[in-house]
Amino acid sequence: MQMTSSTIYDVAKAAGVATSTVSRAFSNPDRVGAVTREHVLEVARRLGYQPNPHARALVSRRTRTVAMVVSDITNPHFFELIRGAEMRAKASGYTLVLVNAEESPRIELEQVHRLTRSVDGFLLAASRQPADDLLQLAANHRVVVVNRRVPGLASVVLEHAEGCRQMVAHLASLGHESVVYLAGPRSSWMAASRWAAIRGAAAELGLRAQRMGPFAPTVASGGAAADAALTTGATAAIAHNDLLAIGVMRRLADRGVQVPADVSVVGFDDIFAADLCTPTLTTLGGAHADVGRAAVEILLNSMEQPRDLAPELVVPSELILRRSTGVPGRPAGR
Amino acid sequence: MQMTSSTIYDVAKAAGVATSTVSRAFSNPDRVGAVTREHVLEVARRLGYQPNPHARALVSRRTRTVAMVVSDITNPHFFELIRGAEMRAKASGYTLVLVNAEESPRIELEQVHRLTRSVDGFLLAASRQPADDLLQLAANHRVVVVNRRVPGLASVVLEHAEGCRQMVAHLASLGHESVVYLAGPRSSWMAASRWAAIRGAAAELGLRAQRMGPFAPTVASGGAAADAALTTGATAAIAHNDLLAIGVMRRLADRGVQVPADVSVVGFDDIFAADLCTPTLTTLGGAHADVGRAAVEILLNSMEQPRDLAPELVVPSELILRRSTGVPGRPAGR
DNA sequence: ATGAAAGCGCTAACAA
DNA sequence: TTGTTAGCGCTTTCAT
Repeated sequence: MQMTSSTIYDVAKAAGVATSTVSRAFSNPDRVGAVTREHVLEVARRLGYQPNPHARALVSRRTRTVAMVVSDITNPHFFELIRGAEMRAKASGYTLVLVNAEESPRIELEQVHRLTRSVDGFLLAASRQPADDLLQLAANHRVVVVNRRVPGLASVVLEHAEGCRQMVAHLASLGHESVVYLAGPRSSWMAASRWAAIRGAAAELGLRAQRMGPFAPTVASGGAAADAALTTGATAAIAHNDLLAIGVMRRLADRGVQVPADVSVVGFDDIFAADLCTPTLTTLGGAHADVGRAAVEILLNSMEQPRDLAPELVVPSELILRRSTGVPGRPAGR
Repeated sequence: MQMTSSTIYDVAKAAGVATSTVSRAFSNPDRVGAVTREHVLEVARRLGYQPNPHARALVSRRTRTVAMVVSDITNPHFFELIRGAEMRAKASGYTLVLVNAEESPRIELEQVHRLTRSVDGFLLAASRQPADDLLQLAANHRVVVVNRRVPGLASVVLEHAEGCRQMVAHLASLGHESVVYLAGPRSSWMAASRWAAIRGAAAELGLRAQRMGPFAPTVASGGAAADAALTTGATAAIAHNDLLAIGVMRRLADRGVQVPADVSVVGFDDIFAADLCTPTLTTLGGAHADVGRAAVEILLNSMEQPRDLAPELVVPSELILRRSTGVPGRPAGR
């Protein structure tokens, strides 16, 4: 193992070829005679040569790095997303840079600017940016938005319109007549989109639907959300995500309200904890890792491809029925 | 907003100065006259100039990027660690690259090699590498190991020896006379270290201690772990982490074994779910985010500093008593 | 198929 | 304080 790393020059000299040949052997193997190539690679191995990615990026303008910007790294839901993205990136020899936007559109923008020259593209997960800003951003950067749809931009979302419909239908079939949506952050596209779907489904099925909030998508804000929900008289609460739903259930328990006998509670994401809390949480889940994977894939493709197609991928979701939903007014079965 | 980004040359020309002056204005501001500096920066802003990090890294040999390699990104415990590290890095204008080693020492090593030239240093979290390999690695790379101690290497660990002692003492005070440690992966330093501490404390306090395993630190392997624990006749099981503990409790419930009346269960990490499962889990927690933060800080310091000090930081832990531990043979109180 | 040579955008001596 | 200039390690024409 060398102290100081060798360069293309060292390899070229040791192999008795030109530097360009060494370069080709690594980045354009079929432009080099088979024997020369093997020889060069062998020498390179012996010398412990590793291409310098910065030198490479400087001239080729490709960094083999992608950045994933998440709205809030604190939310366990992003875990799977990040995991899927990391694995897919690694599989193609790409590196994943992780950025936490801390729920701030400003930080989000700042970081994108900061990283512009260092990465080949961006995955913007649950971006809090206005659509126009995103479009402008995408004019200068390679971008895939995740869990958000912006016409004209490549995107991957976990299906949720149909999911919301099923959710409401599930509640309706249990006998609920009034539901309340405990909304997520004002700037969350998901929150708006879900509310539209819930309201639509409720109208169709003859339920009353109200919206309260916005609430931060955290356990802590579940207290306020629960109290708000109770004032509406609704027998079912659909929380913006599982964290909020768990917080709501906590507060309801504290206030002596039974779930699901008095109030049914539903969440989104199917985080790990959804299957552990008491009662276990009915929620809209799906393969979040696939979302991350697909997003990276689209980004990588967009770098090779003709360009300018903006695929909008929808990964299927599934409504997972657990113990937090039930017939209103009836104590939980068994 | 320019289509193509401007360089130091554009700025230099537009500002009527030499390129080196522009360079200094950005990377060494106090080596430039105040008025020139302001002028240059103003022009740069107008031109939308952004320093190219690769060009910069190529000559300066600093990338302002650090990599965090985690043994298994699937484990929610790493979440906090990653979060702390990301925030600390960002605060210093550094970028955090995330790498999942998938529990494989080989992948761990491969990735470190792959990233050598792209990052200024590595955070190796719960490394599965043998100590010798780590030392060798550290000879050629700037490394901080996290949640592992290797003499001679900078490290940050969440305190757990004293934590294990308190854990055993807690169990002893409840009347337990025999405990079993459900060990984590064979290559986990933590697993070895915890067993040593548990065994020591048990001996001191006159308890019988056994070890079973190794088990993968996942919910899924909790089944086998629970069955193994039952064969020992111990009244208390200390699982390698919360995931395993939760899996154990599930299996015990399935087998009709009461927790904590029949068997007490303890975990490590205090993941979010530990406070949600039934019964809630007694566990050794602590500020994992601080661990991540500190690790980055040590890494960054080691880049400026005289060098060759290898601080070993210990972040305090706390034993969090919940409902999964109790007096053996007695149904849970209230 | 291979080599020579010109940069990519920046920093860091060294001069002035 | 500022300018000149030689690279950093690599890719990529353009020749051969």
